[in-house]
Amino acid sequence: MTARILIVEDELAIREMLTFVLEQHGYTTVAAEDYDSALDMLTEPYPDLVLLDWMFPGGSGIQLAKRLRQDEFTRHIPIIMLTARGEEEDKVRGLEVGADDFITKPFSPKELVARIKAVMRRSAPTCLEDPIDVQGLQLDPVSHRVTVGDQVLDMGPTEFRLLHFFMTHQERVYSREQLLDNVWGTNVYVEDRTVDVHIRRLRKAVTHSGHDRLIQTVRGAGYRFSTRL
Amino acid sequence: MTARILIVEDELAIREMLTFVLEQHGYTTVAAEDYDSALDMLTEPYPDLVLLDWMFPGGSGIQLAKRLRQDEFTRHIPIIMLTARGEEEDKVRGLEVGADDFITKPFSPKELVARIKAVMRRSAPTCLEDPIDVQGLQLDPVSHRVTVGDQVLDMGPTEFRLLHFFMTHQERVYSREQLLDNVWGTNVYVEDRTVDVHIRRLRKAVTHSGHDRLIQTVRGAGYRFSTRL
DNA sequence: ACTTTTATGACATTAATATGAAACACCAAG
DNA sequence: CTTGGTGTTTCATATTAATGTCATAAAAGT
Repeated sequence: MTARILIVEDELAIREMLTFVLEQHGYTTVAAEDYDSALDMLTEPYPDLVLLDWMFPGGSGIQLAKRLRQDEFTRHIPIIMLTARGEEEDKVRGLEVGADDFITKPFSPKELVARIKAVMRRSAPTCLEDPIDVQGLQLDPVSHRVTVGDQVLDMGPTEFRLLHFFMTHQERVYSREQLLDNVWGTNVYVEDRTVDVHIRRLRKAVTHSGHDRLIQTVRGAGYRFSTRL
Repeated sequence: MTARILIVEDELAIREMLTFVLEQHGYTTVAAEDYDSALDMLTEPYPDLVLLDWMFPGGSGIQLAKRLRQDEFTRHIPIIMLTARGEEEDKVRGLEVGADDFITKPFSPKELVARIKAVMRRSAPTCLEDPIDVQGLQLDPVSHRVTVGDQVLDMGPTEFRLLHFFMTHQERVYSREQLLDNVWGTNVYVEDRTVDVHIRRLRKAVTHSGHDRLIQTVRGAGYRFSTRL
């Protein structure tokens, strides 16, 4: 089980060093030297981890990190940021964006490998990316699609995440706040009532096949995804 | 359920503003302007959350945060740090000490309240309750449902709470007033007789399966939930 | 039979949710 | 830098459900 690591780093010397060290330790690597080529490499097969230089041509590391976190595909890929000494304030922003760890240059190969192992261990229970089927309503996290039979249902990213959460947490009431925490993520300041709107849009998207009955309102408590009733 | 919030802030203007905003939103507040008086206020009743200015006379915020984390009684109290813009590197240290969140001045009341809510929600213990079964009548607090076999019983929120209370307090008579206190909550101004109506509605909801016999009238005293008689 | 207490249906009031549309934020293309 | 499109959040309003109270019926106790 060789893990794939994407290296995003503009300086050739460091890039080669990283590649060498990592392959020496049995990892498979791909390298990009700028924002665009990094994006090109963020397709299948997806890397298991991204080593991201803070500053590089064609965009900052934070931009790429953001992008990774926005896409359902890449949301769970752990990110390790490479920062120069003294860029402490960047760490904060990095944390906010969702970086999993930081390595301050210069660093030793030993440290590098240790951190990579640690991060991958931490995110080990990487969500099972198996398709879910509930009464003909199928959600495939990998292809990022919701289908009923051969009909593809159209919905926004938030509705997709909401449905995904519901399908993996059935038969349980969630308050609007809990849904915000679980689907939107913590550190997000959104009105409770916004959930209603997304529930409505999700219902709309699955109404045609009659699956809207799975999304149930529990008055005074929140919402529930259930096959009963 | 008014949460107590301890405000530690040396500037009078900000302290008053915080107090005003928070009380406006239904929180109870206590305020301290320095390290020592903050410590004085960290006794029973303990605050549910501490809003902590980074820099204030008689000690730094980090010192107080550390102290809070050391004491068994205050260890779990969430802390939100107030930092001035540009003190980014402090955030890193703050995180290490165990602050739960940061708010950068200046901030809007909305953001303040949103963050407080988020932090308290996060630190709230998710007391998951087990389903209760009494003679085939099943109440599941998690899915917020009452079922008999595969039949789902429909009832309003108040009837649900009432049944939940009864099922967890069997074989004992409760007066209407006691029921109001326990199910409606204290300091609620409602007629005694209203209980009758909800008892009626609850009975109606569980009559089909014959479980209405569990809800017994005790003339002159109140009601009782019992499997006997 | 009379008094007290509870049961029940109806209804006005209040609260919660659903919904459409506007405002807003973001990103990518021009 | 502007523009257009996409997706998100908020707001205003409609709709629906729940609640508390009352009047009256029924039942229990004396």
